[in-house]
Amino acid sequence: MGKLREVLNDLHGDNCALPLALEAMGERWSFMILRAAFNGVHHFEEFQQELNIARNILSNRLSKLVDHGIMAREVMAEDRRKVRYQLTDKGIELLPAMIALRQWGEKWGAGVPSTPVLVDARDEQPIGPVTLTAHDGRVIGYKELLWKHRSELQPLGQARVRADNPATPVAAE
Amino acid sequence: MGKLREVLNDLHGDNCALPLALEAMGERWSFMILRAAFNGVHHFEEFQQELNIARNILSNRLSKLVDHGIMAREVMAEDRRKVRYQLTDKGIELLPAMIALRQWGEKWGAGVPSTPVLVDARDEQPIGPVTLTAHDGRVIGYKELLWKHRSELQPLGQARVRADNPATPVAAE
DNA sequence: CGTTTGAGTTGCGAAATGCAACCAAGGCCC
DNA sequence: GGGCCTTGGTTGCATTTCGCAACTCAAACG
Repeated sequence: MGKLREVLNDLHGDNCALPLALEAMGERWSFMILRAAFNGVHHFEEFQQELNIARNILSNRLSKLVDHGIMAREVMAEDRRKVRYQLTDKGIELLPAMIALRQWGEKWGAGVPSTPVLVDARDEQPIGPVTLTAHDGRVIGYKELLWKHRSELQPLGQARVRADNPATPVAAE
Repeated sequence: MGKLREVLNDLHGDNCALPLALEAMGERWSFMILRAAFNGVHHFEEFQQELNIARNILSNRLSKLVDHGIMAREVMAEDRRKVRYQLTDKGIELLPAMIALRQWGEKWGAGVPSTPVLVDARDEQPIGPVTLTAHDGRVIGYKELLWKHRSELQPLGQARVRADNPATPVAAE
């Protein structure tokens, strides 16, 4: 009983980075813009025509992405009308999240085959599914996972097996 | 909202399941509700109080999540006032996307240590970062990746065999 | 010069969101 | 069976965001 309460308190308190991520990427067109950026789109008019998004919304979204450090805005030297929007490292690191979403949509949507596809440059084979992994890289399924409060974490190397099964909300089924 | 769906069709001949995923999860509170659900929240009032979301919006979001097959709605037998919202398999498979987002927020946000943390049930060690992997499970960085159209994919001299984890359903990508 | 192009802004109606109050069926208690 | 609480909503209305079309404005082009 106390366990669930704790978790709920943590939920209410702001110790989750998810709202932070959603503040940057939770708006309607943010992920679509990001996807276009990953596909080599760099300019306002390109985004606009590719996504068919309202110009004022695009303007606003791009500004916010820049504000959040996800894209960099640079007025081009050789033609100062042009502005180049470029993914930053921070933006590039959203790729796993985006691909995870896309793969989920692909699996559960109406069999839409997404294009283009991300491939390993080495052998040009498509990448595998985005999964959760243990600290050693083993793929872990949902049923092998528990939610733990930070204070309950064990130092590495001490594999502790509990006899009592703590009421972890997520372990159900 | 039909707007994003339209984009599916006229994306310069490109298709992508991302809009499909965003149609289900792209709205304001969807990921927060999902997170609460993963943390053991099952009832309307629990969601409402923990997320501090307007009741009509919560009602609408839960309905949509149910419509999209992400959550199941069940009137409880022992107390028929109560309704239990439960993640479906489809909903559970959003976990990698959600964790990827959260880890990104954790890394790039103001050092927020998220709690609770997902741990491997075996050794109670926190899970690793969500990454992109080659078809054989090797972790791949962004610079080792290429975007390829489906038509350009190597017919594949060496047969691509998924000898790795059969526990995780293979999403085509 | 005038024209075109790139990257936006402005104005306005439509839709989504948030807030507070209200509602109604089911259970609880005597 | 009649009050009264609980649970899971709905309704009405104000505020915010979205989408569309038209407009601006500086920089290049010719």
